[in-house]
Amino acid sequence: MRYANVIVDITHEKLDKTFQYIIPDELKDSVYPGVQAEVPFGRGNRSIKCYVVEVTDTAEYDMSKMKKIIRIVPDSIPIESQLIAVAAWIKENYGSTMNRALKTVIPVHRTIKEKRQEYVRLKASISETKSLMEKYHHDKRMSARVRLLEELVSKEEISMELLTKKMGISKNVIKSLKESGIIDIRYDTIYRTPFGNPGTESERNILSDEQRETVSSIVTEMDSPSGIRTHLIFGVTGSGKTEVYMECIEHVLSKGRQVIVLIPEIALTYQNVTRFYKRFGDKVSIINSRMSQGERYDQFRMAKEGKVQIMIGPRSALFTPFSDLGLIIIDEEHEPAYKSETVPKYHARETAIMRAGLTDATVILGSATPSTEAFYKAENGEYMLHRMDNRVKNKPMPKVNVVDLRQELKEGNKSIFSRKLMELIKDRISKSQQVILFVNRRGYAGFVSCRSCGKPLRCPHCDVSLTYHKRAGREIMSCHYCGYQIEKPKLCPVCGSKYMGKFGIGTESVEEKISELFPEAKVLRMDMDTTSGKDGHEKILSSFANHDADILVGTQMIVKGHDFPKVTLVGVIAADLSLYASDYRATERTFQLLTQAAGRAGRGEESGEVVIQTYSPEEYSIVEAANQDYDAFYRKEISYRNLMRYPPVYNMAAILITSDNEKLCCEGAQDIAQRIKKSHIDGLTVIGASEASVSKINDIYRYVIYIKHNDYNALVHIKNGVELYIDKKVIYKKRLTVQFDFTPMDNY
DNA sequence: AGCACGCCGACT
DNA sequence: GTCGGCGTGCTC
Repeated sequence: MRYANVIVDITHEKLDKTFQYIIPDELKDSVYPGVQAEVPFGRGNRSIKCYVVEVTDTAEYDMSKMKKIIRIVPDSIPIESQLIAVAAWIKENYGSTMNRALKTVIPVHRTIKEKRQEYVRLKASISETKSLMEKYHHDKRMSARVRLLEELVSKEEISMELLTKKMGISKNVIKSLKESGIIDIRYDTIYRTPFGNPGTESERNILSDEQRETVSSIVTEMDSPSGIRTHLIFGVTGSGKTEVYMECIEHVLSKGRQVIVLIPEIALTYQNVTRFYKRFGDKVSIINSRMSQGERYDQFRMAKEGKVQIMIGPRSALFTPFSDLGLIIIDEEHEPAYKSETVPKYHARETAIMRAGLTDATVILGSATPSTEAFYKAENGEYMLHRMDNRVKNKPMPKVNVVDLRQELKEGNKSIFSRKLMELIKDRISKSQQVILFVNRRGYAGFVSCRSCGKPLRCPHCDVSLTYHKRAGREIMSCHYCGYQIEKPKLCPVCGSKYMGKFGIGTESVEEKISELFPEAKVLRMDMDTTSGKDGHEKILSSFANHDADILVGTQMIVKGHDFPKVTLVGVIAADLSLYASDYRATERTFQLLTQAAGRAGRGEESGEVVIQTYSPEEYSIVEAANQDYDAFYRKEISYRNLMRYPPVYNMAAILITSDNEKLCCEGAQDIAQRIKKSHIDGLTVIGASEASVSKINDIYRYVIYIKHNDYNALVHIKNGVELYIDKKVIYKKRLTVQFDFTPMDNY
């Protein structure tokens, strides 16, 4: 017997899951993932449209209650089937349930069908209504009607939500009153254009030789039926990649096809997006993560209806339902934001290439510091590599100074700022130029520990130290993993000592110290704490761009593609902080951050200078970032990855096993690791199971197994085996959660 | 979303 | 006893 898992075409949270139906014999050849079908649904067995999502031999539901598919909706392979294929691929290659995969791929379809506000208003005249109310007044059965009508007499119009959720009036009441012609429902549909009205003229710059060459070789490949479909543009900051993108977009649009442009959320600023608006006018639409579900849906619908041809957005914009997608551009391809942090942990780069394959579309990756993955594939000829080495207006690269902080200390400088950096800041302020100070650290100031017993303050639910924040004058300790918060205790909870000390450098302490040292300078700080508001990002960036402040102190987020022409000095406070992260990507990330930070200096008329402060000036990521030499860095990094059997040379997946039961978690993880080892797959490395480096989050215990192989499909094969094994063992199925993370971005 | 079931007040 | 409004719960 064959069964079909379907998702019904009714928009309601409670129906946002798959239902299983029997495939009747006569339909067994025509039911497959992606087709639309009709099924009997609910008590009344009314006929409902649905999407077939999976076909399987296993009944996951009580057979006796299972119904049969009525029929296949004829000639219906709409755009969604492409996206279902993408979801199926994500499920297979990254580990997830089909349901979850589908939700990431077709999110809006499933949650809010349309941002359609409904309003209830009176249809009958006031006097009619009043007499009706009089009639119902003493009848307790009619209480709900009286309540509703009373409200309508005074209010004229009430939103549906208010009625059903707050006033306790059920849909039944509204329905029957509507049928008897007493009330009326008004719908309004709102399209939103988040950036207002775009300009319509197409602004065009004259391309440099290098840009023109890149465009023409990409276009040639596009037009050749057997051409290479994935391109990597390795272009230094300021080499004008965006112009190349726009030329390629133009070409694709002229063929009547559509384009998706992915930009990391953090770089999705007004400045970046306006360029596209100016060139392509109202063909462009934008998605950002701050939009509501409804707003996103509007954007997707406009794409589906062919009202826009270019969608710009973060990772999730990849799933824009264009029917004839011709090009996907991934800007800043190396950004970790392109990897999903939640299950399914898909990577936008690989998924884009997969989706592009469905419509024979082209993918263009662009970066000044390509990910080792992309560069490796480009070197192997899988992608076509395009180098753009020249800065457009022939601006010189900034001068980079590396300062050894150990030496500073030896010579008696205990401050967090080296003498070189101090001297240069002073100089820039006197010339009324701007300075960026970059604190290379995720999060904020460090942890707090007891000076007497040495114990740091820890989260009671997670295996991590709490981090220190200052909010509205209050000192708060919070956990980054579960959100646990307490006021900073006066006494050590372990030994009772009153000497609790703060450690580590954060944006806050840098801001404090710099204000002390340069009281005349205006300082702005940009980190998670100061950008929480709606346009927090944009506000701080534009205020700095207006020269409202002389010095900007911030984390990662300040180094992402924003032009500040007056910035002529970039200081990296402690370059090696990100090196201490224990994962294999730490070096790569450090190199990328430093290179990008350096790229912020001297974007205007004046040339720039960079100071990198570090405790390990001999580290190759720091040396090569200072030399601005990607190729040298790549060669060293790739030989390390090869030696350690890490991606991209080898493929790797993490299997994360979690449970609220510590013993079961440990034993289950060991058991699974044993099973994998016993499978005797040639060339497979299994590491663990061992306790995750963060061994507990929110009172859930965590174990991890790493598997490595040179063939990705071998890992997929193991994943499928493990899934099957878990599924069979009842106790595992009930008490363990197993997640897969292919090519993980960080350590577990 | 939309249907049916069961509860309960009002009317015959 | 029966009719009908109203809230609730479930849908493979």
